Amino acid sequence: MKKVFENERMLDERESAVLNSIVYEYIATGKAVGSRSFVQKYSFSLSPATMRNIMYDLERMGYLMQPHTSAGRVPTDKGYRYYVNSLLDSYDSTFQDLEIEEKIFQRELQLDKIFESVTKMLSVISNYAGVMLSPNPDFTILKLIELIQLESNEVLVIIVTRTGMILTKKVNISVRVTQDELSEYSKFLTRELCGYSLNQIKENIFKELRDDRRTSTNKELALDIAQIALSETGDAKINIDGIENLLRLPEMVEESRLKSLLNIIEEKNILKEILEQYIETDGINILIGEEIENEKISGCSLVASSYKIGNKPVGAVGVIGPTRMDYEKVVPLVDYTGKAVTGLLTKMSK
Amino acid sequence: MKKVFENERMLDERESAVLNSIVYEYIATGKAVGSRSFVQKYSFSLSPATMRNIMYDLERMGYLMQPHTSAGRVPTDKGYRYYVNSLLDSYDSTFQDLEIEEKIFQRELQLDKIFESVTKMLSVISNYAGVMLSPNPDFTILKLIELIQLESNEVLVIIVTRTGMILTKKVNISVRVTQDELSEYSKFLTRELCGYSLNQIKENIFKELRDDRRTSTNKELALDIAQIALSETGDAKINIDGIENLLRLPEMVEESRLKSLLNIIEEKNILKEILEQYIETDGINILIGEEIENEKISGCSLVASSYKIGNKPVGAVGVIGPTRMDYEKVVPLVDYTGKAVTGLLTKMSK
DNA sequence: TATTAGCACTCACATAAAACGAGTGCTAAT
DNA sequence: ATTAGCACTCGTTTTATGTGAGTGCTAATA
Repeated sequence: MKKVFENERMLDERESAVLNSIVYEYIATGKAVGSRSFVQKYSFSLSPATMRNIMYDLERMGYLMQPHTSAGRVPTDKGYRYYVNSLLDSYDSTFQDLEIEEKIFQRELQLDKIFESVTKMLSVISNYAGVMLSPNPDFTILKLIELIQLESNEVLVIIVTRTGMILTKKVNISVRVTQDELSEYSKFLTRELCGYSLNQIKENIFKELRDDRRTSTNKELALDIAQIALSETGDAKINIDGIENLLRLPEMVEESRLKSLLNIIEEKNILKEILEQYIETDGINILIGEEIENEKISGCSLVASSYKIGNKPVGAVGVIGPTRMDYEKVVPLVDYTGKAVTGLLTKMSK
Repeated sequence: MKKVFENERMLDERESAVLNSIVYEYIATGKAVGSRSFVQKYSFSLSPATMRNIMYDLERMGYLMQPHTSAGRVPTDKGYRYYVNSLLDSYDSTFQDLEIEEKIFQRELQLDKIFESVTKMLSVISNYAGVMLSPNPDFTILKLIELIQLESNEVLVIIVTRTGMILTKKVNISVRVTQDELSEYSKFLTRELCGYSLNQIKENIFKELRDDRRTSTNKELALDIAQIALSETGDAKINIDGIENLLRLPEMVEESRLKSLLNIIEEKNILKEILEQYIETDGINILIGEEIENEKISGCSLVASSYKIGNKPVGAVGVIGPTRMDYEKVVPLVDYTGKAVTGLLTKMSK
């Protein structure tokens, strides 16, 4: 069925221009693009007939499709992909005047507040849904650990990271300890663990400390408590805002698309896993339609960017919208937001 | 226009039975109830014509309405209200075998996890949307307060309440203090403030302590820090789960209804305010359609119940659904959940 | 050889007319 | 007070019909 040789041909300049314009037009109007009106609107000095020939070629190569015979053309995922690639090629990531800086930088010191306001901002500006994957606590650096006695056999462990994350965890112990002892432990633990990422601590530092001759036996309990507290440091969290925007879109009213949305709301984990894959990838990542390899989500695109603390990528921000998304507007937004968050978090963890 | 005298008449037994059955039928089918098929289905020994007369009366009294001339009847808010009242009259709140106890009581010790699992449970079981209003921290009782030095001029204040809530707050101070001093302060504050609700502390205890001659001046700083930390203890939080369920409902696909939903997602505060009104009211509260006095929400009903810690009502749980909700199923669910949460929280704050 | 005019054909969509059917209100008989 | 009977209403479904923006193909043109 598929004509592979046609599939793989390079587009000549005219075809490329036509394809990009068609995608652009379709994104703008949402209506299948027909030859006559299109030629006119975009002032191609071509007849509709020639345009039809070009369209026909583009269709055979898999960039366009017809919703039904004798309708105009609509981009396929491959078509969008071509358009987006062209866009990214010519994309200049020096920012002019997006003027969202102050919004983000309103000195939100509470980390979870930052997540909320960033996702909100992404959704409001893009008019689609904003998402943000919080840093996995495991990759943040411990600043301070403190043990507080709640009951004679229950200890509250408080872990503060350089980023300003505050993790709390109740730990049950079998022996009795006094608050004074716990304070000692706190100092000991903070001294030894400070400066390492939670991950490093779990992987290496605990062992090293236990092996170390200098560690007195009664510090073993301190290590036990810390180890338990760190054992299940919560996962990265995902935040979504603005699904309302997606519900408002005409193309989403359709049955199957609506289901995609429900799935996104319902199982945030799906999205989380997808985003997690792109933490390590630098720059802008775009997934179009079926490129999101999850049967439950269709007809959607994701524009995402990772953000870092210092040089270490730790999380991601993004926008979810219909495949027919205004990439031209969303790409710089996500790119900028990623960098802004990087800056903010890096500053915070100094 | 309105015939007040008719409006206020009591329903006789037959009318009452008919009305309740019509509402029941409409809840079950979602289709306007017509005389002929209705008489047949519910084996009234009456002719359709008589039924029409009864319906006509019920309509004039405001319990029913016709979507259009020559369609069957549909309950008005007043009709639902009558039905729900009948239901509540005969409602026996001793629980048989709802078998959700173990789900709730899986010894979730983290309070926020409890909120999530309770709302999830409400939505899954009811097939509508579950909501839960967390206790306002102000009404929970302080168990312990601890100050930890983050920077030379930054203190992390940790407040643990009897319910197991853990509040953290960073406070900037102008003078330098050592961790040892802070530990002293922590003991002092815990000793003095423990056992009072955050509200009481803010309203009275601070003043009393400051007035108290025995309070040495260097404890003033401790009080200052605590006061700042307590000044903006976060509000009660609201949790919603299962809006997907509402989107699935056929009647919600309609334009205006969809907007209501968007409003609920978008502005959780609206819902929060509504729920807050019902914290103090004991037992089951039901708001039907326009009884939810907010222009932005229409076509929805809310079934809510407060929950307590000990004897003090502190929060609320509930279910949001269409006015055409299966009240018969939802009322016991919400009632039970409220009581279960009460039990759980009361136990936890021992 | 690439482009274009011309033309028959397709098909979603809009509009109108007709048939359907579940429902009503009213009146007169039981 | 109840009911049978009947004309009438009106949303829904079905069928028919026209419209228009679009197509593919062919043959003429530059």
